[in-house]
Amino acid sequence: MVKLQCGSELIFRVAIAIPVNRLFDYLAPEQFETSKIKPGIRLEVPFGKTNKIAFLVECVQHSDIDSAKLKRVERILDEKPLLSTKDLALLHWASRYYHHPLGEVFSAAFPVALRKGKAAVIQTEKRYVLTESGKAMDSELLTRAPKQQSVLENFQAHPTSWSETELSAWNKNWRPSVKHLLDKALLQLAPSEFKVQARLSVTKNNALICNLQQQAAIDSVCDSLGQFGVFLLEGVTGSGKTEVYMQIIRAVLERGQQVLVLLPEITLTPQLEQRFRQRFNVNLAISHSKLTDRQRATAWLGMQRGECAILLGTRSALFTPIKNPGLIILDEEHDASFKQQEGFRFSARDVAVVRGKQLAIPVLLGSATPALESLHNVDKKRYRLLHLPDRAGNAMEPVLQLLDIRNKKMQEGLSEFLLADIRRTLAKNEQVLLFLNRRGFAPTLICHGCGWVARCGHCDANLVIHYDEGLLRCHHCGHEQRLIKQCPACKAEELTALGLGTERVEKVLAEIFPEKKIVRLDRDSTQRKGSLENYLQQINQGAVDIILGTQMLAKGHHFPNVTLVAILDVDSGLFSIDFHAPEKLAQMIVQVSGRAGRADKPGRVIMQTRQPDHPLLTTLIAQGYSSFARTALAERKEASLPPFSYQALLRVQAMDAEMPRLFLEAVAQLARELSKGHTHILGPVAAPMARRAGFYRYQLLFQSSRRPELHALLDALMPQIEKLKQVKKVRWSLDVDPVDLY
DNA sequence: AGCACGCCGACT
DNA sequence: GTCGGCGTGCTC
Repeated sequence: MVKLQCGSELIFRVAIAIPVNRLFDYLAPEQFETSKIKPGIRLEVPFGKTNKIAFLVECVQHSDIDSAKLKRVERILDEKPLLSTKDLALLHWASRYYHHPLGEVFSAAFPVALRKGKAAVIQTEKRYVLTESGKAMDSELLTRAPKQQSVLENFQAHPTSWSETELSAWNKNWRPSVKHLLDKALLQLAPSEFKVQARLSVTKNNALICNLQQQAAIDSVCDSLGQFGVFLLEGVTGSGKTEVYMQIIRAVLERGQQVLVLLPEITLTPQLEQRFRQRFNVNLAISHSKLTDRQRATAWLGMQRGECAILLGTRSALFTPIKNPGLIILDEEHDASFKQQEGFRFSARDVAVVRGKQLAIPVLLGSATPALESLHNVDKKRYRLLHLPDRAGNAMEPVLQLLDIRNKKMQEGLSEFLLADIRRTLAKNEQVLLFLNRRGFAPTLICHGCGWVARCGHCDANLVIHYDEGLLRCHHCGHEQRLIKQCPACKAEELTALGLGTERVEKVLAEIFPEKKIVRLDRDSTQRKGSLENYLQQINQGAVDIILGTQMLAKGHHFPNVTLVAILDVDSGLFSIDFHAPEKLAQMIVQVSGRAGRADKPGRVIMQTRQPDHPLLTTLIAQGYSSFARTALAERKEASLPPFSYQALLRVQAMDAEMPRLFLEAVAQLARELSKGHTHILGPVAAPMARRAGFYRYQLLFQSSRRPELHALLDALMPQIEKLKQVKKVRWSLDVDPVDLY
């Protein structure tokens, strides 16, 4: 049925990915089939001087726009919407809740290729075929990948000699087709634990025997398949969370449903991918920022069409359409990287819960150190707690210990007691892990002669010394300059490096332990592609004695031969003005502790502190994370802070020093008029780093004890803000449920 | 976000 | 005298 234009024309109301909170009206295309015009289809429309991809929101009879100004839809890109009605509703909800333009929210839901207007077709790469003789056909694609080629050739020559080297393919960003081939080979030729018994079954029949708590957790979620429910799986490192995930996933797959698994970091996907491929005989989709646009679109469409059973992805995979959804898992749910920190500032954890409700499926949140918000939701009976108190096997919890370093002799941040402990550990041929959350050589360059300090010219921050590179670098805006020897103020050559970074600790360790192999893991040392994997492999092979690193050590990786963990400077986390800081510090300590030890070699964790009586530290050590969390929640309640109140933060920046404050004063004025008094309007105040990358920054905090009132105020306020005369002179963004107040 | 229009400094 | 800096304004 082809509809031709007649007297009063149908109007297509569309969302376009621009930072303007408005929809745009277009005349219907020249020709279209009425039955195919459904919300969510992609269109190509003329917009300004160029064409843009638009998402159809609704069709209406009349437009408020002068009909002479209306342009016509140029092209219809989709036969039918790629998103379900429920997913479209989710995007509308997210746009309203986060006060972010609908077009940008839509854009976030689609992979880049489809956002740009690519056809919703899976572009198949040439597949490798495993012949009867076990040889790979069609290897021409590998001419630009000699390493992958040689592994394949090695496999062809010795089909049964499967080794760690080949398995390491999973940990690298190899071509999916090669992984596919290796996977096939693994199934046919690998050691017996990988063997498939029934090819028609979704699993490869190598499930582990679970303990009672694991089984109880599995049963709880499985009993609730097919309906909404949120489960918080609280389990220490090594308690077997992944096994619980996998057995629940199996139950979902056997119902013929698909599973979405979200992880905080790309570095964690290869490990889980490998375990899933070994366990499940189904198509797996992977989605994270290191993949190509085509790969991500393929994963997205695979889920959308029901051709892939499991999607393993990071935050941005949350909105992937799922033909037959059965379960959402969000691992390491406390992790801050589930919160998008620019543009569309959504919390993947919170939206996942809303999505689960919309789809009527269970949502499983897992963590050794649950977010206080999640524990509060357990208290409120919104989430169900599933607790795994024991480490699987006989592994023991690491012992946490405070080391009072007040008045103690120190060598570049290492106390003598700690050094002796390191020495003893190394003598037993066990590994040591040192944690310092500050990269570079030293955070401050100061003149001993006149007190001059190297400051960043664009930020309210000191330049960090990067000694090896001979640079001074700002960690906030990326500005860098040559490391100088002479003070620019007094010309004396007495510049001193003040404070500690990983680079400096590495150097002092190399002097103290010249015969030991030391590996430093931070953003600087692992910049080269694959170098992190390389180091991790060396560590696990026992070729490394001392591991030193930052934040990135706290995530996911396990070092079974490490028996001593030291947190060199725990105090720096104790005095932040952000109320989230104690929670983040406690999570960090527990997560770092979890990296160490195994059944026969329990780990010890030493924290160097000048605050040995600090209640955060003593509670955490004596009573564990759960008790700490109880205490912290009580304090939040006392202070009416989230999760006992609801916040939104309006951040503003401008090149002009005065504009951000003037703008926010006008906003605060408006807000006071609109507020019925339930919402506190705190500020405007200068941001904790008042100048960054040349911008002056201010912020205004809204806080209410009732979420609906906060959102009612924001609903009324946002359109008004856009009309303020100062709005053109600043860059502003609203952060609903902010997780850091910077 | 793009993209154009528009008004002030270093170049053929 | 022009090229181009990015401030400002608009996109159905």
